[in-house]
Amino acid sequence: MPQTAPQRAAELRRLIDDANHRYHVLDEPAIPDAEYDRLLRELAALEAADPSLLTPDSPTLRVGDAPSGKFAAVQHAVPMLSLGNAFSDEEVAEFVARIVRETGEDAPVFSVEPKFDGLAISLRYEDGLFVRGATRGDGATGEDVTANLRTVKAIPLRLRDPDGAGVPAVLEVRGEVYMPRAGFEAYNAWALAHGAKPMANPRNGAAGSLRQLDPAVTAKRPLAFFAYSLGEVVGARLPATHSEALAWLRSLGLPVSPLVECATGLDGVLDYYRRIGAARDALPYDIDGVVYKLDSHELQADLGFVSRAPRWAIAHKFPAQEEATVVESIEVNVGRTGAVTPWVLMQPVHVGGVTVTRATLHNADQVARLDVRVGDSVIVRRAGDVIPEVVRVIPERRPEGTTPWRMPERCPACGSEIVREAGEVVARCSGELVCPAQRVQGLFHFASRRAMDIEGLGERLIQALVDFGQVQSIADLYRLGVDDFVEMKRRADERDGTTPETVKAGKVATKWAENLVAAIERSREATLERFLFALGIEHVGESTAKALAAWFGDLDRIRRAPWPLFKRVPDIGDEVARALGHFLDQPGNQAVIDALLAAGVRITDAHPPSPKLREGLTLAQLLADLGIPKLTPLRAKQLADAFPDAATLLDQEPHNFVIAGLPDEAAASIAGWLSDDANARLLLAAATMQAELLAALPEGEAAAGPLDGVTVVITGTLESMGRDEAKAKLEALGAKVSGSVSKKTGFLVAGAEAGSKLAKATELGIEVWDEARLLAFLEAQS
DNA sequence: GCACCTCGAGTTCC
DNA sequence: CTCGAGGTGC
Repeated sequence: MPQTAPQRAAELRRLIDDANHRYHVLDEPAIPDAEYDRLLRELAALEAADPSLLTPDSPTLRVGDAPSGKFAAVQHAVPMLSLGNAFSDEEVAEFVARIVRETGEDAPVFSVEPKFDGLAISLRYEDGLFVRGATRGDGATGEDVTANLRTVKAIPLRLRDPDGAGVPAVLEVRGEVYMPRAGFEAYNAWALAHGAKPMANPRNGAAGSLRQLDPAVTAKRPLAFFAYSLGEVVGARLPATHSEALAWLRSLGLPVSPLVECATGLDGVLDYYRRIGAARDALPYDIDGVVYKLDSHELQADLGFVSRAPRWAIAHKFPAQEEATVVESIEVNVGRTGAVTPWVLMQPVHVGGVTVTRATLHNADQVARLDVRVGDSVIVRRAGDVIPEVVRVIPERRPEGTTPWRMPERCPACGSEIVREAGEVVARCSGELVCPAQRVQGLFHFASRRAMDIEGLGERLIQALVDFGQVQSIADLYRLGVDDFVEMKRRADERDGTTPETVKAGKVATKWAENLVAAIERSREATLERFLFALGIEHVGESTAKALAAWFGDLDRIRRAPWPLFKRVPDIGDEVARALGHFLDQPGNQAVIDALLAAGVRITDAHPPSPKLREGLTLAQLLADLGIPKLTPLRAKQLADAFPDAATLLDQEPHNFVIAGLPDEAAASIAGWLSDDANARLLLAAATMQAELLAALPEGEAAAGPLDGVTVVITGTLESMGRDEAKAKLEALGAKVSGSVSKKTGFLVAGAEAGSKLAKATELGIEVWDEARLLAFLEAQS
């Protein structure tokens, strides 16, 4: 009896679905690809002829819906977790020991699985039907990529019900979408042949494919999926263990990695780590480690969470991938401070997912330690999985006739002598003001986001401005107009032989230059700390600039302050104070500041000096800060008690210092020091400035902030605000926000994807706040 | 004088 | 992220 169209459509769906399941879940393909395609086309034809036959779980939908425009936000019913990381056996041992300690289980059982290098997603099934899929996002909110996920054949559009017991009313499945290596390579071969952009690595390929606005594009990408955990479940009894949950998922038709096992205790998980590590290269997909999850759900619940990471699971990462390549040349860069940094140019090599061609060698000592020479084969890895680094050379592959590398004697940019101070590690170009490389870097720093934040003023344009003599100092930037920038870019393009598209089309684009001029205009309004940081004074980074601004409050006072006064600011000592003084002593630098002010740069947040300065504004403190030999703080105090002010002190005969209680040699030392005119002037100038600061101090005490004296560290990604914003808010309450966790850290604010800092805080027993706690705290303070 | 924190500076790739 | 070195407390 011939089938009706609805019957045939149902049968086709079953056949196609079955083929998918066998291929992706059971890993035993049953029908040839051509046969599969034929079934799919037949079903599509039936559905086209009679749209009522089209069901929401039809495999024909996998070809992709119409482009959606953008992705909607999806709240995860149960947050998607991140995992703590372990990079060594010792860290794993600590993890296991903690679990043994806290659960009382001598030999805890773990469910162990590879850590797939793809994109974490969540799939939602309602009454067995795939209704929504979302990216992980920040863990709480992801992006709706349902249409794209529908095209992934490994993802069932309808759950199976193997024993007829029914499927859960709601099932959220978490897992990883990844791109198999074979598919990745095939795609790149195709891309190369068709002029499309090849993918950097399978992981980026998977991520990029899922973020396609047009699902039809995603449908053509070779994506696959493994499920590894549960989210929200309604209408089913949860298995007691994670391994049983995975078996259940597999029975519902979801692909679960065949490499999942159970392992007992530390020995068990480490054995698994080594076996998977050995098999890693032979796997058809990339993995970057293995994951250990305490198997018992009951024990998991006992252990709970730290921030967003469960305390019952950990990712044991493989060591950073290392690769060999050949050194083509060793070059040097000249930085803003004149520091000459050697780096290697290498033949391109794939390491940890990206192509690497250069790596820094830091300094001459490092080059000597490694003994890197041009022509050497070297091992490269990505430190912390990001920054390329030369690990060592392969001595047996060294060609004949190489010689050790030597620091050039002259600066490649200006020809000045390169000098290395005794005891210093860095070599510096002595060209200072004449060196174009230092000038370019100084300008680049001035314009950088954390300084004056001039968007669009990139290194290449700055290089052209300097090379063609348009800009000598940072103040010159404020004289340039749209035409100047357009002309500079034209000449730079001409010189470098790069012709932009717009010129080929016969037009000259000026919009970017207008934006740039507007950005420069905006930068005329600056806070004192940004301005000080932007000047690029040696040893004055963001943090020091902020402290200086907070304590002195006013640019004019800082410009005129003799250097010993800078030591009143916490964390500024002799070296930094003298560097500041040296900078301000240069007439050229003062002229640049004058020129900036004349160009309309305005400090928007001038304020009186900090009341916290008050107790330091004494003659005793000043004498102690001057660095007079043999004058200890105690002796400085004796002098200050004996003489009312600096002028009186200068009038004294040496024996009066002895009368004041100083030992002979200290008295002689200070008398000798004061007899130098320059020293006497410094003392008087500093005393005068102290008086000026005292007079400018506001009445009363500094307002006490709730976080005064508390050091806070922020890590991970916050969803409600940027890190900078959180930092500013905490600082407004008196906290000191620092970058590294130590014993002194008051508490750590941990956002999503917190890494080593969270681990360190846990190790040190430092209080950890999640974002909700931070928000609640900020709310309570406002 | 030493140990321990921090900060500054330079850096890679997409 | 890493290294070097400045600042500070013991």
